[in-house]
Amino acid sequence: MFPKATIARFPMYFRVLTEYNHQNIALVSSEEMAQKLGITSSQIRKDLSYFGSLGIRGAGYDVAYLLAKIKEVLGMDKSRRLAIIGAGKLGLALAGYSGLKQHGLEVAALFDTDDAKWGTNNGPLPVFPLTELASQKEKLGMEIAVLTVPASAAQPVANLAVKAGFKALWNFAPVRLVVPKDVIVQYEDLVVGILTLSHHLARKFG
Amino acid sequence: MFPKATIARFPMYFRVLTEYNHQNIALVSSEEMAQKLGITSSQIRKDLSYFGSLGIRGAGYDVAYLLAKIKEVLGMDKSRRLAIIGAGKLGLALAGYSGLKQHGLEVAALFDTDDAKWGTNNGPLPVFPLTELASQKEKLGMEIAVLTVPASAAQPVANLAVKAGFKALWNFAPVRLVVPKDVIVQYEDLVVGILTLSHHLARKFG
DNA sequence: GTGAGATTGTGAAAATAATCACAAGGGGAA
DNA sequence: TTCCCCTTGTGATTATTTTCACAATCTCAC
Repeated sequence: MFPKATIARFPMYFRVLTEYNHQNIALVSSEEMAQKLGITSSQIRKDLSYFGSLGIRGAGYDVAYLLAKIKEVLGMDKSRRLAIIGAGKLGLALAGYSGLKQHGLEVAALFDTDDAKWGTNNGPLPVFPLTELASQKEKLGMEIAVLTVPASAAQPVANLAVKAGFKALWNFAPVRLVVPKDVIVQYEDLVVGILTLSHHLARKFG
Repeated sequence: MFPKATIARFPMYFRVLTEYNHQNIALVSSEEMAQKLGITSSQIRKDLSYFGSLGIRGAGYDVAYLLAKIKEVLGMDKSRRLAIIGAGKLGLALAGYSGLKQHGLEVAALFDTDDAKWGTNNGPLPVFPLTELASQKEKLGMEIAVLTVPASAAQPVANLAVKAGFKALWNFAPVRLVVPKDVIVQYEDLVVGILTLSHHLARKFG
């Protein structure tokens, strides 16, 4: 339905529209958004045109309406609960990251194999033994498993998550996971960004 | 010189080649890498062809040689030092992230405005007052500023970093920064990944 | 040295994405 | 209402990226 490149930009639109909404701005033009986002206005109009005709010629886009549409397509019209597997530094940082909650993504629990981490010592969220993944998934209604474990543990942990019934994995380990094809994996690799930066730096200044 | 889409894949190649190198694998075919990375072999060959002809027909690619080439183009042939600005959870998680050091990226110091965080209490790395950014940059030879501050602080902090002489910023705040055009900014937005995942989840299961 | 088998490197074709340019409306003032 | 200004929506064009298909050529076994 939507081109891939367009889908990749929806989160960006979501973010900026949420901001306008907070500021009680009712109408916004493609040109305004474009400046804020550093892309072209025609690209924005083209992207939004896949929804059909939802702007107002001569005026712009209704922020609340457009936001609702984008929320819908991003599946943010209902909130989703996450399980973070791996209560290391990254896992805890994500658990405490306010940006998630702001977007309707609620971390419900963490899991770890290390018994020293179990309990509620590490902050407001409970850390459960990894063996409880399946039972807590049911109890807490979690849909997305976040993998913040070492690379070597990623595949076995993914297997557990799949067995527990998770259909969506957000994987921070730099490993390609083998999963059944009805399971969606989103890869996140922090090193990619900085290596890209390093490339541009080297190219420009040596 | 290299197409953008190709550059975006270099970090991935870098990663997998490093792994082969560790395993003392001397030769690798495009097909092997393709399977590991989940892309097509012809795409790999096309990407690598921009270097000129560096494979061995009938055999594959020399891992060490190819890795050296990719390191060079990624600017990883020398190590680079980072300054993390914002010693919150994310900043500390990044500071302790071993993946950076493994790729020749060394966090030299953290900076924060909060005097409660100053010193060396938070781990092996010192946290300096933000006012010392410029002087420590010189002393420690840092090139890349990592912005792990709240969105509202990102622009002023970026201004400080630019004034201190940083030419490369790795920005985790969901804000487009205004900087002189000889300064490179790499944006990192953790929410994009999970929103994309949420989109696919909604599309598939509702 | 020779032949069989493997894998690269690369033009050409196809697919995807971005940009352009402007007609089609809508808003608002008088 | 009418006119002018503004911004959308979109075909057409251009640019970029991916895939295809196979000749070129290297390795290895004997």
